[in-house]
Amino acid sequence: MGKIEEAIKQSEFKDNYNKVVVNLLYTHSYLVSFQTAVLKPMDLSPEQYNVLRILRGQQGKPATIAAIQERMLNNMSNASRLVDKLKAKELVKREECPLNRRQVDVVITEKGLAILELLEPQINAINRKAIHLEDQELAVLNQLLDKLRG
Amino acid sequence: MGKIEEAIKQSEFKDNYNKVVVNLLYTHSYLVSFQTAVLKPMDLSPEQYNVLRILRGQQGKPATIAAIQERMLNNMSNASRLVDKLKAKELVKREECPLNRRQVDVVITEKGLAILELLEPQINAINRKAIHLEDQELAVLNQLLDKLRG
DNA sequence: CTACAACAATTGTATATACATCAATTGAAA
DNA sequence: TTTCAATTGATGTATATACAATTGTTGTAG
Repeated sequence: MGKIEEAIKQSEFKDNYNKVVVNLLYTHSYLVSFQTAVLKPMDLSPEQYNVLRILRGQQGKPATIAAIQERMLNNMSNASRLVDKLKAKELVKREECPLNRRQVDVVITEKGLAILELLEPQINAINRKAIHLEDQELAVLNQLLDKLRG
Repeated sequence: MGKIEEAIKQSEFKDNYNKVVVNLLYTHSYLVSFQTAVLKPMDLSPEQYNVLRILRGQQGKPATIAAIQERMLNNMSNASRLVDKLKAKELVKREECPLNRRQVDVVITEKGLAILELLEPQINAINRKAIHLEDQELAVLNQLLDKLRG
């Protein structure tokens, strides 16, 4: 793999801004493909997995669609339809909120929690395998990404 | 924006591997939304823009679908249909390769080149605005991403 | 109370992704 | 030369993304 220039067979970049954008897009694709390899056998997409983790983070408290949307990594997406798919697999429950009938209460089920427990060690293992960085470098990378977004 | 924990309202991560994955996915989404803002008025998706830049990099030489695929940032995607869309907008030409009729020769048109010339300064400007890092930090970030992929 | 704006979610549409499968062409082995 | 595997691209299907538009509910101003 190595340098981004070799990876996408482009000899040079206009500037480091351009290069970092391309590098991030490429690395994103690289990581997602690893995650997908673990999730696909369980018939979950990375986005569905993300929603499950958000719901578990609620510790039993129900979340509205809007709350899920806000916490999603890709927050322009469509939480409503993702919850639909998860409900069809019985990994979440969706009920009309009694206090405000415009909202819905979404809660992760036992089956949803169980699937997370099963997947988590696999995801951790594949992350370690995919990411060739020391802990110190990970910390720096996290700092730079946080600063990048300002 | 700031730290990833605040951005996605998650208080802590299992480890730095996990955190860096989430941070990368989130930052990717952040950057793509800026790019899209520039490209959308020209009716181009980020992926179509990427294909146009690859074709320009050929310096007049035609590229096959497979060659485009290989250079794409998301190389599991479908170059065939992207080229379709670009051809419909007259930004590329697609012709059967005379030496090997299985292949197609794809070339960027004058109109395609013109649209790149128009977009490039806008993309550069938005990148600078979106990415809050100094040149030195950009270089470190590029190194870390290259090393991450191993 | 009624009308209407604001809100929350769903639905619709176009695009792209991730594969799997298919069709046509080529090239090499029997 | 004939056959068959490999190559190259196109096509099919399910999912997700990005938005716009719609539906139903709530709250509020007149």
